[in-house]
Amino acid sequence: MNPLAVASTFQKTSIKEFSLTNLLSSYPQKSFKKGAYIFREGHSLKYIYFIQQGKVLSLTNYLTAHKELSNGYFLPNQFINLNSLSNQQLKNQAAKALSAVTVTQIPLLAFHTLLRQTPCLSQLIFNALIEQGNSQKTQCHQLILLSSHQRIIHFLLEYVEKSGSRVGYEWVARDFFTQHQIALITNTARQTVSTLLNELRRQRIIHFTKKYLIIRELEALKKLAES
DNA sequence: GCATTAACGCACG
DNA sequence: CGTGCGTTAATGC
Repeated sequence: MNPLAVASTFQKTSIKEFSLTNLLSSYPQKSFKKGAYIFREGHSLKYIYFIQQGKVLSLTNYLTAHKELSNGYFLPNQFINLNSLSNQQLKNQAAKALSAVTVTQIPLLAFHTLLRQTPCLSQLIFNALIEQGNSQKTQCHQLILLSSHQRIIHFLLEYVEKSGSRVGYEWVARDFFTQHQIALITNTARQTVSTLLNELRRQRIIHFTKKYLIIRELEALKKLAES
């Protein structure tokens, strides 16, 4: 990670810590079981959802095609549906719990007043919105341009960059996804994930158990992602 | 060929 | 037991 990126994340976390937990503490929390929809297509969204615990899959529903396309995923301390702040509601939007999930539910109206009253919050939201917009755009491009193997490898690299830590020459990410979840996120089949991960393990580029993922040869993996 | 689906057996908590 | 994982054969484009 370059110094600039580090600086910006420090800035963000310091903003976050200033108020976000306190600010949202008065709003109710709601829990969802694995596989449940936090919201789905058709519902006009009346709340902003903020993840306390668990992983959430962002989806676009195409009922005619009988197909759900993943837009990516959200981790704790992220807002799920910031685009609901706009007047122009997105259709076919859905969010599904990948694990047991706890969210804080803030009514839209209350959130708008909070935004007006708290410049730091609006700055935080502004950053988050841009970040989410960008990542959805790249997700979309990857879906068009990359093979399923490449998409899975990109996912691995992205996840390690996001929540991995360096141990010696290797990278370790704890609290990893199941292969089924990886398949949902990358829009691939579960078996494809399984065979690819095992192939990469055979090549000693990665290692994994149910609990964690280790990337042994980051550079080799990056090369595979481009080829 | 590349990827998905179906199917089965196995491991682990 | 259920859930997740690894593999293979069949199918579609």
